Amino acid sequence: MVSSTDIAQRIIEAVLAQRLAPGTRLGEQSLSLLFDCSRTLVREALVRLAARGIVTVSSRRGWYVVQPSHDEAREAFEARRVIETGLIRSTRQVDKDAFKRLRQHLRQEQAALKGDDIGQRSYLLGDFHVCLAECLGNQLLADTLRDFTARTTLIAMLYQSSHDAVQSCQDHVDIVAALERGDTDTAERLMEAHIGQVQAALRLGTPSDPLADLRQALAPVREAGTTSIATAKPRNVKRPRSPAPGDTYLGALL
Amino acid sequence: MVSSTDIAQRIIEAVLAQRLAPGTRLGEQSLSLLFDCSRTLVREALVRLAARGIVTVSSRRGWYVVQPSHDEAREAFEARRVIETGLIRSTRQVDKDAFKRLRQHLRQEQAALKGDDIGQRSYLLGDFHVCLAECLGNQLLADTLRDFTARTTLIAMLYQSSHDAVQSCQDHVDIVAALERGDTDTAERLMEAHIGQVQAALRLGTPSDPLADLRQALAPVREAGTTSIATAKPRNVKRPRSPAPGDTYLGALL
DNA sequence: TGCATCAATCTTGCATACAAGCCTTGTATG
DNA sequence: CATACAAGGCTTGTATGCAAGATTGATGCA
Repeated sequence: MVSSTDIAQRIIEAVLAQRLAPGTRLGEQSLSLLFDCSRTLVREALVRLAARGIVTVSSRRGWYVVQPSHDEAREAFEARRVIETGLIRSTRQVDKDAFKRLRQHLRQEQAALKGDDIGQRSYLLGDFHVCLAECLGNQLLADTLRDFTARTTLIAMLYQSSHDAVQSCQDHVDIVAALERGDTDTAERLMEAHIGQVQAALRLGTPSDPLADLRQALAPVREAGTTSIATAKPRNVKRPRSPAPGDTYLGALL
Repeated sequence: MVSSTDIAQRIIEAVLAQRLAPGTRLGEQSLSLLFDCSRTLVREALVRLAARGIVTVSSRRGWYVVQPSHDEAREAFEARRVIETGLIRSTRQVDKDAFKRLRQHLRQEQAALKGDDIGQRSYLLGDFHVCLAECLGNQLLADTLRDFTARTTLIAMLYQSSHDAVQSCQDHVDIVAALERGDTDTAERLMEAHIGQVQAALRLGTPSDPLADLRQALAPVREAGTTSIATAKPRNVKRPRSPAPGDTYLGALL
């Protein structure tokens, strides 16, 4: 028996693991079939996720994973910077068990870096920040940060981040180390730099191309010396329907 | 025709105006009658508010305005402090129109202080912080702050804040003044102090008494020199049903 | 061929019906 | 007098049905 909470959680986990791309269509019926429940529960989950800024609904057209604009991307990163550095700054003392948990988390990250599960890697790198907020003793901000992290993950997907996972993990290690020796000033500075790097890795110049898959799939056979007109941007697309190549997103939730 | 958004907004506005007390029961049927719509819409609004931490649902018992615990209260104030000071700190330049809007808001606050509408006063004092976040250019944090402000408003009601509205308004004026002359350091410090004062005004010693209304209503006629036993605390009450004196909360939303 | 119109289909929006659990209260019993 | 227990009402939880809007694809026409 699934609850709407389960559904919402599965969706947000899929986002954090980059298994759900921004702009993906989330049909109520598809989901109700997938989770073997009525549309009511699915709808409830989607409404909840909409309130958290993860999905949006276009009236009588469908539900979609959000595609943050440039401005929204800027706001999301600024928000994370404000919250995470502020949380570190206002931190007085950190529990010993908290460090245990953080170190455990770092080990998981490092293990994931050796593995080949990109989703797991992405999930853990994002979850670090939530975990840190919890360890710093503020569940409310941790929850908020989970949503914001999901947002920045979507932004990274949308704007084709060239962000380096190994470097990120190293940043995390350094931050925890600084905290552990009580050097919150350094920790704060490192966090600021870390988030800045993630943000800087975005290719904000290239506004997402929702037709990328399609264009690539339909690209003509390359002939030497010819620049295919098919790789040119489409003239004008208003609110393009999600490309969703074959509804393969269903599997992303399982 | 009402939408679930309208309902949610009305409820959150009522909270910000202190017209809905923490612990107030929000029956689906009552609300559907009040807004002349089906339970579906009401439910959708409540689910959304639950995701924002304003109401909670107790399985098959009912929906209630949240009653934050001591710990949650601490977290809420810390969260606000982190976000609001951080936002000021990270501010580089503020639009000229923004100051216009802020000054306008301050005038409204001052007008409300002269009037006798406590609700309006409370609403405006809280809304200042949301307004400020918007003026500092981050809608995402502004929205987040609206929820947190609603939370702290509930906390203030629950823990019988002795907080001084005039002083608060003066704080706001000072903060805007500091910002306007570009002194963000001072602005940040003032904001920190301001939130600290609001928090300090709480009577955290007295955990709310959900039977207060009832006890007062049923208090015996005062006779000189007698200390009525009826004013003594009840021996033991587990999970007292919301006192909701006569469902008068309905009017709070209109 | 190019374009406008229209029917078919799919999607969400909303209301309603019914099921299931909790709380209250009335009653009996030690 | 206190406790145990059962019935009934009230509230939410979930599913389903139907309406309305949007998109698509077909058709007719210039």
